[in-house]
Amino acid sequence: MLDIKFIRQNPEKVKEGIARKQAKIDIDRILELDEKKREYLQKIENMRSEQNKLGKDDIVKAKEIKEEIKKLEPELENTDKELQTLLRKIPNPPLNTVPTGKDDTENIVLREEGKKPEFNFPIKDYMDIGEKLDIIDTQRAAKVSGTRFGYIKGGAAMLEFALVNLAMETLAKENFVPVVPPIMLKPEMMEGMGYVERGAEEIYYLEKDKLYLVGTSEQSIGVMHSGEIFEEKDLPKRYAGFSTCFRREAGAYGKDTKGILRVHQFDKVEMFSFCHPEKSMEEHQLLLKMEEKLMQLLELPYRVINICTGDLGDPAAAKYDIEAWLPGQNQYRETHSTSNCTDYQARRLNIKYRDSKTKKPEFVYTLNGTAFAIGRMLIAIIENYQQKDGSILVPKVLQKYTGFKKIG
RNA sequence: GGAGGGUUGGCUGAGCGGUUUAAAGCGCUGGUUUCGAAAACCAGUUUCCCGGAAACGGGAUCGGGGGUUCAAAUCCUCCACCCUCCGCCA
Repeated sequence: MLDIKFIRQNPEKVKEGIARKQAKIDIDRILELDEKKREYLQKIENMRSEQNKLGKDDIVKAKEIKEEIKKLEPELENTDKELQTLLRKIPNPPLNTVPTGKDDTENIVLREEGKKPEFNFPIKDYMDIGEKLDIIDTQRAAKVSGTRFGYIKGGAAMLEFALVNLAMETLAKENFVPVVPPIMLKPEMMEGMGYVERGAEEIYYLEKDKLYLVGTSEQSIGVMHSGEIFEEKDLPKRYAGFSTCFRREAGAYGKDTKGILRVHQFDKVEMFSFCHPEKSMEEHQLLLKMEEKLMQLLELPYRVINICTGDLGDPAAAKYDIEAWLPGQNQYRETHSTSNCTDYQARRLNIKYRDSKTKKPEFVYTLNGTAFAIGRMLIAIIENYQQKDGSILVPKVLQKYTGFKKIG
């Protein structure tokens, strides 16, 4: 959500921002509603003031005022309701650093890092290797749960735990607090994160219990401090969340149907930061740096993408993706993503900090980034570390966690 | 799943229809005092919205929504959460 005062004072800027994001919201209508709302509010408050002053001295007059207020209140309510609905639909305008573009074809590759491995034998796809080693089983998963599920077994399961350990250990050095959050959220919390307005189709909802399943722990960590006020000295507040993530993949029929690249359920370690507004650019770079560091520790080749305006989600004002090189598919595929959501989520969730100078509560900025999306990391490791004999080497940095150096 | 009891400001805790201002204590901030500090004393201290350059003025806010009333923290109602006991359970 945007600040109505900001919209009032900078209508052209807002219009330009949401146009860059390919969104169509009637800002003039919002301004009109805002003015109407304040008019009603002023009237009602004046009347109420008068009523309060009367007290029990003139009960007849007080009763008259009460009736008048009762007539005006629905007008105010309806105006405000329409205003709030429209306000919540406005996406977060992009920062200046974000390239303008209509969709993902106009994202910018910032750089390529790491050395692509060379193979002196015919390379295989991760599913060929995984099935032969019996560490990924999507057939039986389909039998018991349907398409887009998988059993991660044996060496692959051990790799998962190793990756989680590596991520937690690395992030702890930068003061990320490890957290295992709830994976079911109340509707108002999910809405606060800004993913329901346009992404409801993507999210699982438990009708009977009125709970959403999280698509990422970003959602349950972001809402953790809702309604709270941080002390400025406690910022940035960083978390490293581990959770299972659930996605309906409703709009992805026929896309990546094979294997475990795009599944309904996977585990992920996610970074989340509540930070001071002036420090958000720095913080975003830190999250990106941590993502790159983790990829470098695993010695995996990757490239960094600056996501263009048309490909940003509603809450994000800037976003970088990391795509890992997958030799088995001869292409880069997304494994990480980090977003600066500025005060968009904080305003919806009412998360503030107390400014040390003014002593007034101000909204924090929220940022998130992937540490490891386990499934996709397994894919990247299997394909990059495959050997001629069909086995997989365990990346050096993970060996102390797995206790073995090779799968198969 | 069943039966009871709760939810008040940063914290403890009173108030259970009406002195427009939510008691008191603790904490916190500022001041007086002091060579400095502690103590003491004085003042301030929820959050949000509207108007205003500001000072300030107005409104809302006692878990949340709705209702009764001229007037609600207080009465009614629905919901959420917490606690205790019973049942089930990793």
